[in-house]
Amino acid sequence: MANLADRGNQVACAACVMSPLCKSPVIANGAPSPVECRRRVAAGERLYAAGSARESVYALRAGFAQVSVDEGHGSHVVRFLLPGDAAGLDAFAGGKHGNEALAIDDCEVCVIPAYRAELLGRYSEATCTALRSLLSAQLADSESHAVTLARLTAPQRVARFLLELSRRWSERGFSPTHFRLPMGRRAIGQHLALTTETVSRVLSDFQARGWLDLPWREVRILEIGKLRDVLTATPVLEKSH
Amino acid sequence: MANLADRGNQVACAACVMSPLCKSPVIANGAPSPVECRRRVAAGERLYAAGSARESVYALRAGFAQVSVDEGHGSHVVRFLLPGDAAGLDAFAGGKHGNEALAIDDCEVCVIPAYRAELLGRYSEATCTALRSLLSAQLADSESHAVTLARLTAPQRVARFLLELSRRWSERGFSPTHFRLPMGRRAIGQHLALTTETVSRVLSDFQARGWLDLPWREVRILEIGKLRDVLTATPVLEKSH
DNA sequence: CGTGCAGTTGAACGGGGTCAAGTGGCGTGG
DNA sequence: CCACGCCACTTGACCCCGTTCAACTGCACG
Repeated sequence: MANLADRGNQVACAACVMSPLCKSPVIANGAPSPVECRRRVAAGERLYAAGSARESVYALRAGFAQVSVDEGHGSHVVRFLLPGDAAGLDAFAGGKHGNEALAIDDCEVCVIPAYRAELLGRYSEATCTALRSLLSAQLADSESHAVTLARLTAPQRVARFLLELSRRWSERGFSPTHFRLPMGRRAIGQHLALTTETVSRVLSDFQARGWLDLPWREVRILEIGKLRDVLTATPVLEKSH
Repeated sequence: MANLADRGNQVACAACVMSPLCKSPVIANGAPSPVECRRRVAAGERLYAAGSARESVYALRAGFAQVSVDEGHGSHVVRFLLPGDAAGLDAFAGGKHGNEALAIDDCEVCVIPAYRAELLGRYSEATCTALRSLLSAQLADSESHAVTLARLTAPQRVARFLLELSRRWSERGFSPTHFRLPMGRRAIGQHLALTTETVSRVLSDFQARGWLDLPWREVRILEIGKLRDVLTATPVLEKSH
Protein backbone atom coordinates (compact mmCIF):
# COMPACT_ATOMS: atom_id res chain seq x y z
CA MET A 1 0.00 0.00 0.00
CA ALA A 2 1.34 3.41 -0.95
CA ASN A 3 2.20 5.99 1.65
CA LEU A 4 -1.09 7.69 2.29
CA ALA A 5 0.45 10.97 3.36
CA ASP A 6 1.95 11.29 -0.11
CA ARG A 7 -1.46 11.61 -1.61
CA GLY A 8 -2.11 14.95 0.00
CA ASN A 9 -5.53 13.88 1.22
CA GLN A 10 -4.76 13.28 4.81
CA VAL A 11 -6.50 15.73 7.09
CA ALA A 12 -5.80 16.91 10.56
CA CYS A 13 -8.15 15.37 13.10
CA ALA A 14 -9.43 18.88 13.76
CA ALA A 15 -11.36 18.77 10.48
CA CYS A 16 -12.98 15.43 11.33
CA VAL A 17 -16.68 15.30 12.13
CA MET A 18 -15.85 12.90 14.94
CA SER A 19 -13.52 15.34 16.70
CA PRO A 20 -16.21 16.37 19.23
CA LEU A 21 -16.02 12.75 20.42
CA CYS A 22 -12.25 12.39 20.32
CA LYS A 23 -11.79 15.78 21.97
CA SER A 24 -14.57 15.30 24.50
CA PRO A 25 -13.59 16.94 27.82
CA VAL A 26 -14.45 13.80 29.75
CA ILE A 27 -11.46 12.10 28.11
CA ALA A 28 -9.16 14.54 29.85
CA ASN A 29 -10.80 13.37 33.06
CA GLY A 30 -9.79 9.80 32.42
CA ALA A 31 -12.46 8.43 30.10
CA PRO A 32 -11.04 6.22 27.32
CA SER A 33 -10.72 7.51 23.76
CA PRO A 34 -13.65 6.46 21.56
CA VAL A 35 -11.23 5.21 18.92
CA GLU A 36 -10.60 1.51 19.42
CA CYS A 37 -8.05 1.28 16.65
CA ARG A 38 -7.06 2.57 13.26
CA ARG A 39 -7.46 0.26 10.31
CA ARG A 40 -5.97 0.38 6.85
CA VAL A 41 -8.37 -0.64 4.12
CA ALA A 42 -7.03 -1.32 0.64
CA ALA A 43 -8.83 0.07 -2.41
CA GLY A 44 -11.71 -2.25 -3.30
CA GLU A 45 -12.06 -3.61 0.24
CA ARG A 46 -14.99 -2.83 2.51
CA LEU A 47 -14.90 -0.75 5.68
CA TYR A 48 -17.97 -2.74 6.69
CA ALA A 49 -20.44 -4.92 4.83
CA ALA A 50 -24.20 -4.56 4.45
CA GLY A 51 -25.99 -6.83 6.90
CA SER A 52 -23.04 -6.99 9.25
CA ALA A 53 -23.75 -6.41 12.90
CA ARG A 54 -23.81 -2.86 14.09
CA GLU A 55 -20.82 -2.58 16.30
CA SER A 56 -18.91 0.48 15.28
CA VAL A 57 -19.04 3.74 13.43
CA TYR A 58 -16.13 4.78 11.26
CA ALA A 59 -14.27 8.01 10.67
CA LEU A 60 -12.28 8.26 7.46
CA ARG A 61 -8.83 9.64 8.23
CA ALA A 62 -7.27 9.29 4.82
CA GLY A 63 -8.30 8.03 1.41
CA PHE A 64 -11.63 7.98 -0.35
CA ALA A 65 -14.66 5.73 0.04
CA GLN A 66 -18.29 5.33 -0.97
CA VAL A 67 -21.39 4.27 0.94
CA SER A 68 -23.90 2.30 -1.08
CA VAL A 69 -27.17 0.46 -0.58
CA ASP A 70 -28.43 -2.47 -2.61
CA GLU A 71 -32.03 -3.55 -2.14
CA GLY A 72 -32.06 -5.89 -5.10
CA HIS A 73 -32.52 -3.33 -7.86
CA GLY A 74 -28.84 -2.62 -8.35
CA SER A 75 -26.61 -0.63 -6.06
CA HIS A 76 -27.04 3.05 -5.38
CA VAL A 77 -24.16 5.15 -4.06
CA VAL A 78 -25.68 7.16 -1.23
CA ARG A 79 -22.64 9.37 -0.66
CA PHE A 80 -18.91 9.60 -1.15
CA LEU A 81 -16.66 9.88 1.87
CA LEU A 82 -13.83 12.39 2.03
CA PRO A 83 -11.22 12.36 4.77
CA GLY A 84 -12.91 13.56 7.95
CA ASP A 85 -16.30 12.06 7.09
CA ALA A 86 -18.12 9.46 9.14
CA ALA A 87 -19.86 6.28 8.03
CA GLY A 88 -21.99 3.58 9.59
CA LEU A 89 -24.17 5.98 11.57
CA ASP A 90 -27.25 4.44 10.01
CA ALA A 91 -27.06 1.50 12.37
CA PHE A 92 -27.84 3.24 15.65
CA ALA A 93 -31.40 2.09 15.03
CA GLY A 94 -31.34 -1.62 14.35
CA GLY A 95 -28.90 -4.43 14.74
CA LYS A 96 -27.58 -4.51 11.18
CA HIS A 97 -25.96 -2.15 8.74
CA GLY A 98 -28.36 -1.40 5.89
CA ASN A 99 -25.58 -0.20 3.63
CA GLU A 100 -21.92 -0.87 2.97
CA ALA A 101 -18.84 1.32 2.80
CA LEU A 102 -16.26 0.53 0.13
CA ALA A 103 -12.76 1.95 -0.12
CA ILE A 104 -12.19 3.62 -3.48
CA ASP A 105 -8.60 4.48 -2.63
CA ASP A 106 -6.41 2.95 0.00
CA CYS A 107 -7.92 4.26 3.22
CA GLU A 108 -7.17 4.70 6.86
CA VAL A 109 -10.17 4.66 9.21
CA CYS A 110 -10.70 5.20 12.90
CA VAL A 111 -12.89 2.44 14.29
CA ILE A 112 -15.22 3.79 16.96
CA PRO A 113 -17.25 1.12 18.74
CA ALA A 114 -20.81 2.31 19.26
CA TYR A 115 -20.76 1.49 22.95
CA ARG A 116 -17.77 3.77 23.43
CA ALA A 117 -19.46 6.61 21.60
CA GLU A 118 -22.60 6.13 23.67
CA LEU A 119 -20.56 5.93 26.86
CA LEU A 120 -18.95 9.27 26.13
CA GLY A 121 -22.37 10.70 25.38
CA ARG A 122 -23.62 9.53 28.75
CA TYR A 123 -21.03 11.54 30.62
CA SER A 124 -20.96 14.61 28.38
CA GLU A 125 -24.09 16.32 27.21
CA ALA A 126 -22.10 18.20 24.58
CA THR A 127 -20.80 14.95 23.14
CA CYS A 128 -24.26 13.44 23.12
CA THR A 129 -25.53 16.50 21.27
CA ALA A 130 -22.66 16.26 18.79
CA LEU A 131 -23.65 12.69 18.01
CA ARG A 132 -27.23 13.77 17.39
CA SER A 133 -26.02 16.64 15.19
CA LEU A 134 -24.04 14.23 13.09
CA LEU A 135 -27.08 12.02 12.50
CA SER A 136 -29.28 15.02 11.92
CA ALA A 137 -26.87 16.53 9.39
CA GLN A 138 -26.63 13.28 7.44
CA LEU A 139 -30.41 13.10 7.39
CA ALA A 140 -30.59 16.61 5.94
CA ASP A 141 -27.91 15.70 3.36
CA SER A 142 -29.78 12.60 2.40
CA GLU A 143 -33.02 14.53 1.90
CA SER A 144 -31.15 17.07 -0.15
CA HIS A 145 -29.73 14.32 -2.33
CA ALA A 146 -33.28 13.10 -2.94
CA VAL A 147 -34.04 16.51 -4.45
CA THR A 148 -31.09 16.03 -6.83
CA LEU A 149 -32.49 12.71 -7.97
CA ALA A 150 -36.08 13.90 -8.10
CA ARG A 151 -35.90 17.24 -9.82
CA LEU A 152 -32.64 17.83 -11.70
CA THR A 153 -31.64 17.04 -15.29
CA ALA A 154 -28.47 15.10 -16.05
CA PRO A 155 -26.28 18.21 -16.55
CA GLN A 156 -27.69 19.76 -13.37
CA ARG A 157 -26.93 16.63 -11.37
CA VAL A 158 -23.35 16.52 -12.58
CA ALA A 159 -22.90 20.26 -11.97
CA ARG A 160 -24.29 19.96 -8.47
CA PHE A 161 -22.11 16.95 -7.78
CA LEU A 162 -18.98 18.87 -8.78
CA LEU A 163 -19.98 21.97 -6.84
CA GLU A 164 -20.63 19.91 -3.73
CA LEU A 165 -17.26 18.20 -3.99
CA SER A 166 -15.69 21.59 -4.48
CA ARG A 167 -17.35 22.91 -1.33
CA ARG A 168 -16.39 19.87 0.72
CA TRP A 169 -12.75 19.99 -0.35
CA SER A 170 -12.52 23.70 0.37
CA GLU A 171 -14.06 23.15 3.82
CA ARG A 172 -11.07 20.91 4.44
CA GLY A 173 -8.63 23.55 3.33
CA PHE A 174 -7.94 22.25 -0.17
CA SER A 175 -8.47 23.97 -3.48
CA PRO A 176 -12.13 24.38 -4.46
CA THR A 177 -11.24 24.36 -8.13
CA HIS A 178 -8.68 21.62 -8.49
CA PHE A 179 -9.10 18.28 -6.80
CA ARG A 180 -8.94 14.56 -7.37
CA LEU A 181 -11.94 12.67 -8.73
CA PRO A 182 -10.92 9.19 -7.71
CA MET A 183 -14.22 7.41 -8.35
CA GLY A 184 -15.05 5.99 -11.75
CA ARG A 185 -17.77 7.21 -14.09
CA ARG A 186 -19.82 4.19 -13.12
CA ALA A 187 -19.75 5.14 -9.43
CA ILE A 188 -20.69 8.74 -10.25
CA GLY A 189 -23.59 7.36 -12.27
CA GLN A 190 -24.68 5.14 -9.40
CA HIS A 191 -24.64 8.21 -7.17
CA LEU A 192 -26.59 10.47 -9.53
CA ALA A 193 -28.89 7.85 -11.06
CA LEU A 194 -27.35 8.18 -14.51
CA THR A 195 -25.55 5.73 -16.79
CA THR A 196 -21.80 5.87 -17.25
CA GLU A 197 -22.41 6.98 -20.81
CA THR A 198 -24.48 9.97 -19.74
CA VAL A 199 -21.97 10.99 -17.07
CA SER A 200 -19.22 10.76 -19.65
CA ARG A 201 -21.16 12.76 -22.22
CA VAL A 202 -22.03 15.53 -19.77
CA LEU A 203 -18.47 15.81 -18.52
CA SER A 204 -17.19 15.89 -22.10
CA ASP A 205 -19.72 18.58 -22.88
CA PHE A 206 -18.67 20.72 -19.89
CA GLN A 207 -15.07 20.28 -20.97
CA ALA A 208 -15.88 21.23 -24.57
CA ARG A 209 -17.49 24.44 -23.29
CA GLY A 210 -14.27 25.25 -21.49
CA TRP A 211 -15.82 25.05 -18.02
CA LEU A 212 -13.63 22.17 -16.88
CA ASP A 213 -10.38 20.45 -17.48
CA LEU A 214 -10.36 16.72 -16.82
CA PRO A 215 -6.92 15.18 -16.37
CA TRP A 216 -6.90 11.53 -15.32
CA ARG A 217 -9.22 11.23 -12.31
CA GLU A 218 -8.91 14.90 -11.46
CA VAL A 219 -10.99 18.01 -12.08
CA ARG A 220 -9.90 21.53 -12.64
CA ILE A 221 -12.91 23.82 -12.58
CA LEU A 222 -12.32 26.79 -14.86
CA GLU A 223 -15.74 28.45 -14.85
CA ILE A 224 -17.44 27.71 -11.54
CA GLY A 225 -20.04 30.38 -12.25
CA LYS A 226 -21.20 28.55 -15.37
CA LEU A 227 -21.76 25.41 -13.34
CA ARG A 228 -23.90 27.41 -10.91
CA ASP A 229 -25.84 28.83 -13.86
CA VAL A 230 -26.68 25.31 -15.02
CA LEU A 231 -28.25 24.65 -11.61
CA THR A 232 -30.42 27.76 -11.56
CA ALA A 233 -31.82 27.18 -15.05
CA THR A 234 -35.47 26.13 -15.45
CA PRO A 235 -36.69 23.11 -13.45
CA VAL A 236 -38.19 20.12 -15.21
CA LEU A 237 -41.09 18.72 -13.27
CA GLU A 238 -44.09 20.68 -12.09
CA LYS A 239 -43.63 24.05 -10.51
CA SER A 240 -44.43 24.11 -6.84
CA HIS A 241 -47.14 26.01 -4.97
CA MET B 1 -62.86 21.30 12.25
CA ALA B 2 -64.39 17.83 12.25
CA ASN B 3 -64.08 15.50 15.17
CA LEU B 4 -60.77 13.81 14.57
CA ALA B 5 -61.71 10.64 16.42
CA ASP B 6 -64.48 10.10 13.86
CA ARG B 7 -61.93 9.65 11.12
CA GLY B 8 -60.67 6.41 12.53
CA ASN B 9 -57.05 7.50 12.22
CA GLN B 10 -56.33 8.33 15.79
CA VAL B 11 -53.78 5.99 17.32
CA ALA B 12 -53.03 5.01 20.85
CA CYS B 13 -49.89 6.69 22.11
CA ALA B 14 -48.42 3.21 22.45
CA ALA B 15 -47.95 3.08 18.68
CA CYS B 16 -46.16 6.43 18.58
CA VAL B 17 -42.44 6.54 17.84
CA MET B 18 -42.12 9.14 20.58
CA SER B 19 -43.54 6.86 23.27
CA PRO B 20 -40.06 5.96 24.59
CA LEU B 21 -39.81 9.62 25.51
CA CYS B 22 -43.32 10.04 26.90
CA LYS B 23 -43.04 6.78 28.79
CA SER B 24 -39.50 7.36 29.97
CA PRO B 25 -39.07 5.94 33.49
CA VAL B 26 -37.55 9.19 34.74
CA ILE B 27 -40.95 10.83 34.31
CA ALA B 28 -42.35 8.52 36.99
CA ASN B 29 -39.59 9.89 39.20
CA GLY B 30 -40.81 13.42 38.79
CA ALA B 31 -39.30 14.60 35.49
CA PRO B 32 -41.71 16.66 33.37
CA SER B 33 -43.41 15.16 30.31
CA PRO B 34 -41.60 16.04 27.07
CA VAL B 35 -44.89 17.16 25.53
CA GLU B 36 -45.28 20.87 25.96
CA CYS B 37 -48.73 20.98 24.43
CA ARG B 38 -50.97 19.49 21.78
CA ARG B 39 -51.79 21.61 18.78
CA ARG B 40 -54.52 21.28 16.19
CA VAL B 41 -53.41 22.06 12.68
CA ALA B 42 -56.03 22.54 9.98
CA ALA B 43 -55.59 20.91 6.56
CA GLY B 44 -53.31 23.08 4.43
CA GLU B 45 -51.61 24.68 7.43
CA ARG B 46 -48.00 24.00 8.38
CA LEU B 47 -46.81 22.16 11.48
CA TYR B 48 -43.61 24.15 11.04
CA ALA B 49 -42.11 26.15 8.19
CA ALA B 50 -38.81 25.71 6.38
CA GLY B 51 -36.24 28.11 7.75
CA SER B 52 -38.00 28.46 11.08
CA ALA B 53 -35.90 28.12 14.20
CA ARG B 54 -35.31 24.68 15.53
CA GLU B 55 -37.21 24.61 18.77
CA SER B 56 -39.33 21.50 18.81
CA VAL B 57 -39.90 18.13 17.28
CA TYR B 58 -43.41 17.00 16.51
CA ALA B 59 -45.34 13.77 16.95
CA LEU B 60 -48.43 13.35 14.81
CA ARG B 61 -51.26 12.08 16.99
CA ALA B 62 -54.04 12.23 14.46
CA GLY B 63 -54.46 13.23 10.83
CA PHE B 64 -52.12 13.11 7.90
CA ALA B 65 -49.21 15.31 6.89
CA GLN B 66 -46.28 15.57 4.47
CA VAL B 67 -42.69 16.70 4.91
CA SER B 68 -41.22 18.48 1.91
CA VAL B 69 -38.06 20.29 0.93
CA ASP B 70 -37.74 23.03 -1.64
CA GLU B 71 -34.28 24.09 -2.74
CA GLY B 72 -35.42 26.20 -5.62
CA HIS B 73 -36.08 23.43 -8.12
CA GLY B 74 -39.64 22.79 -7.03
CA SER B 75 -40.78 20.98 -3.94
CA HIS B 76 -40.04 17.35 -3.21
CA VAL B 77 -42.13 15.42 -0.72
CA VAL B 78 -39.61 13.59 1.44
CA ARG B 79 -42.13 11.50 3.33
CA PHE B 80 -45.74 11.30 4.38
CA LEU B 81 -46.59 11.26 8.06
CA LEU B 82 -49.09 8.83 9.52
CA PRO B 83 -50.40 9.11 13.07
CA GLY B 84 -47.58 8.09 15.40
CA ASP B 85 -44.83 9.46 13.14
CA ALA B 86 -42.37 12.15 14.13
CA ALA B 87 -41.27 15.24 12.19
CA GLY B 88 -38.72 17.97 12.59
CA LEU B 89 -35.90 15.67 13.67
CA ASP B 90 -33.71 17.06 10.89
CA ALA B 91 -32.99 20.13 12.94
CA PHE B 92 -30.97 18.61 15.74
CA ALA B 93 -27.96 19.67 13.69
CA GLY B 94 -28.32 23.32 12.86
CA GLY B 95 -30.43 26.20 13.98
CA LYS B 96 -33.04 26.07 11.23
CA HIS B 97 -35.46 23.56 9.79
CA GLY B 98 -34.41 22.58 6.28
CA ASN B 99 -37.83 21.27 5.39
CA GLU B 100 -41.46 21.97 6.18
CA ALA B 101 -44.33 19.84 7.42
CA LEU B 102 -47.75 20.48 5.93
CA ALA B 103 -51.05 19.10 7.23
CA ILE B 104 -52.91 17.21 4.49
CA ASP B 105 -55.82 16.49 6.77
CA ASP B 106 -56.80 18.25 9.93
CA CYS B 107 -54.11 17.11 12.37
CA GLU B 108 -53.38 16.93 16.04
CA VAL B 109 -49.70 17.07 17.00
CA CYS B 110 -47.74 16.77 20.22
CA VAL B 111 -45.21 19.59 20.42
CA ILE B 112 -42.00 18.37 22.05
CA PRO B 113 -39.45 21.13 22.69
CA ALA B 114 -35.99 19.91 21.83
CA TYR B 115 -34.58 20.97 25.19
CA ARG B 116 -37.12 18.77 26.96
CA ALA B 117 -36.25 15.77 24.80
CA GLU B 118 -32.56 16.35 25.42
CA LEU B 119 -33.17 16.79 29.13
CA LEU B 120 -34.90 13.42 29.34
CA GLY B 121 -32.05 11.89 27.38
CA ARG B 122 -29.58 13.25 29.87
CA TYR B 123 -31.17 11.41 32.75
CA SER B 124 -32.08 8.21 30.94
CA GLU B 125 -29.66 6.38 28.72
CA ALA B 126 -32.52 4.36 27.23
CA THR B 127 -34.32 7.54 26.23
CA CYS B 128 -31.17 8.99 24.73
CA THR B 129 -30.70 5.80 22.71
CA ALA B 130 -34.32 5.92 21.59
CA LEU B 131 -33.77 9.41 20.23
CA ARG B 132 -30.69 8.23 18.31
CA SER B 133 -32.64 5.26 16.98
CA LEU B 134 -35.32 7.56 15.68
CA LEU B 135 -32.80 9.67 13.78
CA SER B 136 -30.98 6.61 12.58
CA ALA B 137 -34.16 4.97 11.33
CA GLN B 138 -35.20 8.08 9.43
CA LEU B 139 -31.77 8.20 7.86
CA ALA B 140 -32.12 4.60 6.69
CA ASP B 141 -35.62 5.35 5.37
CA SER B 142 -34.32 8.36 3.51
CA GLU B 143 -31.51 6.36 1.90
CA SER B 144 -34.01 3.69 0.96
CA HIS B 145 -36.21 6.31 -0.67
CA ALA B 146 -33.22 7.41 -2.73
CA VAL B 147 -33.07 3.88 -4.15
CA THR B 148 -36.71 4.22 -5.17
CA LEU B 149 -35.95 7.42 -7.04
CA ALA B 150 -32.68 6.17 -8.51
CA ARG B 151 -33.48 2.69 -9.73
CA LEU B 152 -37.21 2.00 -10.07
CA THR B 153 -39.57 2.50 -13.01
CA ALA B 154 -42.81 4.44 -12.59
CA PRO B 155 -44.99 1.34 -11.92
CA GLN B 156 -42.40 0.04 -9.47
CA ARG B 157 -42.35 3.34 -7.60
CA VAL B 158 -46.11 3.41 -7.28
CA ALA B 159 -46.24 -0.24 -6.24
CA ARG B 160 -43.58 0.30 -3.62
CA PHE B 161 -45.35 3.40 -2.37
CA LEU B 162 -48.58 1.48 -1.88
CA LEU B 163 -46.84 -1.49 -0.25
CA GLU B 164 -45.05 0.80 2.16
CA LEU B 165 -48.26 2.56 3.13
CA SER B 166 -49.85 -0.85 3.58
CA ARG B 167 -47.06 -1.95 5.89
CA ARG B 168 -47.17 1.24 7.90
CA TRP B 169 -50.94 1.10 8.39
CA SER B 170 -50.80 -2.53 9.44
CA GLU B 171 -48.02 -1.76 11.93
CA ARG B 172 -50.55 0.57 13.52
CA GLY B 173 -53.20 -2.10 13.70
CA PHE B 174 -55.21 -1.02 10.68
CA SER B 175 -56.04 -3.00 7.57
CA PRO B 176 -53.07 -3.54 5.24
CA THR B 177 -55.36 -3.79 2.23
CA HIS B 178 -57.89 -1.03 2.73
CA PHE B 179 -56.85 2.43 3.81
CA ARG B 180 -57.27 6.09 3.07
CA LEU B 181 -55.09 7.79 0.46
CA PRO B 182 -55.66 11.37 1.51
CA MET B 183 -52.92 13.02 -0.51
CA GLY B 184 -53.54 14.15 -4.06
CA ARG B 185 -51.94 12.72 -7.19
CA ARG B 186 -49.72 15.77 -7.37
CA ALA B 187 -48.30 15.09 -3.89
CA ILE B 188 -47.73 11.43 -4.74
CA GLY B 189 -45.89 12.58 -7.85
CA GLN B 190 -43.79 15.00 -5.83
CA HIS B 191 -42.90 12.12 -3.53
CA LEU B 192 -42.01 9.65 -6.28
CA ALA B 193 -40.55 12.09 -8.82
CA LEU B 194 -43.32 11.50 -11.34
CA THR B 195 -45.91 13.79 -12.92
CA THR B 196 -49.55 13.67 -11.82
CA GLU B 197 -50.39 12.25 -15.22
CA THR B 198 -48.03 9.32 -14.81
CA VAL B 199 -49.26 8.58 -11.29
CA SER B 200 -52.81 8.66 -12.55
CA ARG B 201 -52.02 6.41 -15.50
CA VAL B 202 -50.20 3.83 -13.38
CA LEU B 203 -52.97 3.72 -10.80
CA SER B 204 -55.58 3.38 -13.54
CA ASP B 205 -53.54 0.58 -15.06
CA PHE B 206 -53.27 -1.28 -11.73
CA GLN B 207 -56.99 -0.86 -11.31
CA ALA B 208 -57.69 -2.11 -14.84
CA ARG B 209 -55.68 -5.24 -14.06
CA GLY B 210 -57.88 -5.83 -11.05
CA TRP B 211 -55.10 -5.37 -8.52
CA LEU B 212 -56.67 -2.35 -6.84
CA ASP B 213 -59.92 -0.62 -6.24
CA LEU B 214 -59.74 3.15 -5.95
CA PRO B 215 -62.71 4.81 -4.30
CA TRP B 216 -62.38 8.53 -3.63
CA ARG B 217 -59.04 9.02 -1.84
CA GLU B 218 -58.94 5.43 -0.63
CA VAL B 219 -57.23 2.24 -1.78
CA ARG B 220 -58.43 -1.30 -1.57
CA ILE B 221 -55.61 -3.64 -2.51
CA LEU B 222 -57.02 -6.77 -4.11
CA GLU B 223 -53.85 -8.51 -5.32
CA ILE B 224 -51.00 -7.53 -3.04
CA GLY B 225 -48.84 -10.32 -4.48
CA LYS B 226 -49.06 -8.78 -7.94
CA LEU B 227 -47.77 -5.49 -6.58
CA ARG B 228 -44.83 -7.33 -5.03
CA ASP B 229 -44.22 -9.04 -8.37
CA VAL B 230 -43.94 -5.66 -10.09
CA LEU B 231 -41.16 -4.77 -7.67
CA THR B 232 -39.16 -7.95 -8.11
CA ALA B 233 -39.55 -8.13 -11.88
CA THR B 234 -36.31 -6.85 -13.42
CA PRO B 235 -37.59 -6.95 -17.01
CA VAL B 236 -40.02 -4.33 -18.24
CA LEU B 237 -43.70 -4.75 -17.54
CA GLU B 238 -45.72 -6.38 -20.25
CA LYS B 239 -49.05 -4.84 -21.06
CA SER B 240 -52.24 -6.78 -20.49
CA HIS B 241 -54.48 -7.63 -23.51
C1' DC C 1 -75.11 28.37 -13.74
C1' DG C 2 -69.95 29.57 -14.25
C1' DT C 3 -65.40 29.05 -12.51
C1' DG C 4 -61.82 26.25 -10.62
C1' DC C 5 -59.38 22.45 -9.34
C1' DA C 6 -58.37 17.34 -9.19
C1' DG C 7 -58.21 13.60 -11.88
C1' DT C 8 -58.23 10.98 -16.30
C1' DT C 9 -56.96 10.03 -20.92
C1' DG C 10 -54.91 10.64 -25.62
C1' DA C 11 -51.10 12.00 -28.74
C1' DA C 12 -46.53 13.46 -29.68
C1' DC C 13 -41.96 14.81 -28.15
C1' DG C 14 -37.46 14.32 -26.16
C1' DG C 15 -33.95 13.31 -22.51
C1' DG C 16 -31.54 9.86 -21.22
C1' DG C 17 -31.11 4.75 -21.59
C1' DT C 18 -29.50 0.99 -24.52
C1' DC C 19 -26.57 -1.08 -27.73
C1' DA C 20 -22.49 -1.06 -30.13
C1' DA C 21 -18.02 0.28 -31.82
C1' DG C 22 -13.76 2.54 -30.98
C1' DT C 23 -9.76 4.46 -28.07
C1' DG C 24 -6.12 4.41 -24.84
C1' DG C 25 -3.74 3.18 -20.56
C1' DC C 26 -1.84 -0.60 -18.07
C1' DG C 27 -0.43 -5.21 -16.60
C1' DT C 28 1.08 -9.68 -18.08
C1' DG C 29 3.58 -12.84 -20.61
C1' DG C 30 6.18 -14.16 -24.77
C1' DC D 1 10.84 -5.09 -26.24
C1' DC D 2 6.09 -5.73 -28.28
C1' DA D 3 1.63 -8.44 -28.35
C1' DC D 4 -2.28 -9.16 -26.19
C1' DG D 5 -6.22 -8.74 -23.27
C1' DC D 6 -8.65 -6.14 -20.02
C1' DC D 7 -11.06 -2.38 -18.38
C1' DA D 8 -12.39 2.46 -17.99
C1' DC D 9 -13.86 5.81 -20.74
C1' DT D 10 -15.71 7.98 -25.00
C1' DT D 11 -18.70 8.63 -28.86
C1' DG D 12 -22.43 7.67 -32.10
C1' DA D 13 -27.09 5.88 -33.50
C1' DC D 14 -31.36 4.41 -32.13
C1' DC D 15 -35.29 3.76 -29.10
C1' DC D 16 -38.40 3.86 -25.16
C1' DC D 17 -40.41 5.58 -20.87
C1' DG D 18 -42.09 9.27 -18.86
C1' DT D 19 -42.90 14.13 -19.79
C1' DT D 20 -45.45 17.66 -22.15
C1' DC D 21 -49.39 19.55 -24.13
C1' DA D 22 -54.08 19.33 -24.56
C1' DA D 23 -58.88 18.03 -24.20
C1' DC D 24 -62.39 16.27 -21.31
C1' DT D 25 -64.97 14.76 -17.00
C1' DG D 26 -66.81 15.33 -12.47
C1' DC D 27 -67.30 17.46 -8.21
C1' DA D 28 -67.23 21.71 -5.07
C1' DC D 29 -68.45 26.23 -4.26
C1' DG D 30 -69.77 31.00 -5.41
